[in-house]
Amino acid sequence: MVKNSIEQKCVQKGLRMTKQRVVIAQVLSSSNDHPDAEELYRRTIAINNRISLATIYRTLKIFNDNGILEKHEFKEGKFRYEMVYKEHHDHLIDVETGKVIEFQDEEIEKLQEKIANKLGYNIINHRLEIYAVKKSS
Amino acid sequence: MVKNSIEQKCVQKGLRMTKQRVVIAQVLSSSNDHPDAEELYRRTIAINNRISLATIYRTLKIFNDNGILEKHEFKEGKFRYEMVYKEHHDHLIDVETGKVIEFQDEEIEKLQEKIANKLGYNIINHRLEIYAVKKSS
DNA sequence: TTATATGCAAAACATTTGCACTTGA
DNA sequence: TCAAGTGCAAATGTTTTGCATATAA
Repeated sequence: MVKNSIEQKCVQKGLRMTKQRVVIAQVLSSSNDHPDAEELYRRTIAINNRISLATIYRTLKIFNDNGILEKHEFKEGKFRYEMVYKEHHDHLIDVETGKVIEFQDEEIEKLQEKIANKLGYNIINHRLEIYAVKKSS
Repeated sequence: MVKNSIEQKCVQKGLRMTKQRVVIAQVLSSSNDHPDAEELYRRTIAINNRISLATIYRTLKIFNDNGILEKHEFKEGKFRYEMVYKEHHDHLIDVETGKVIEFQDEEIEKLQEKIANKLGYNIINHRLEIYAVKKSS
């Protein structure tokens, strides 16, 4: 049985691998989008219906605290989640469709370092979100 | 009686200037920080205690819809507000104290335009937040 | 065995809303 | 006058928590 990288990280961190966490890890691993807690709940109970929403929230918190996933808030009044297994990237949100596009830009990363530095700070993390509409062609 | 710029904007937009809105406008005008709804409520009732929290929320929504203020969410699970009377700027959040520092960087603005453009989008707005800790000197 | 994790239902928290009343223009 | 705004309290939507029970290591 091949463990996905979330399970590996949990073991590393000394977290107990319960049935529920295995399923939640599996769902997160196979999600390429940015689901919210409710959506993750739907996806997990489709695999194993003996998982509660409270466990989803508790697990997301633990995974977040352990650097296994990232918590986003795209101005919708709720949080959305994404695994931390990819390279760092930022988000462009299509305000018409809600679609989220990921992008990376080395130059922007460097500029931020420079700005924080000038202000006397060290960056912990950042978020850059561009809210935009598709160009009419 | 000199009207502050929020009142002027309300008149421009055809919004009714109620007693409550006058006070809320006054509070916003004299706030240089990024208060949340609860904090704005406290500040307004200190001036006039006949204002309800519901009115604060309704007024903030209207002011936001009319481009009078900006609504921020600094990963705290609630919104914070700021007047739109200054130049555009981004935020650096001191994760230890919650202090918010404003900054501007023309180069970053341009880079974002370039990125959105490359992805086939036109920017509506964006947010850039840097979460950081003060350098130990 | 036992510290940790879970399910359930209730609570918490920020925000919104229905409705009858009030008020600015 | 009367459309727009308000206060109040109840409702909403998301997330958290207390507690008794279950389980991974």
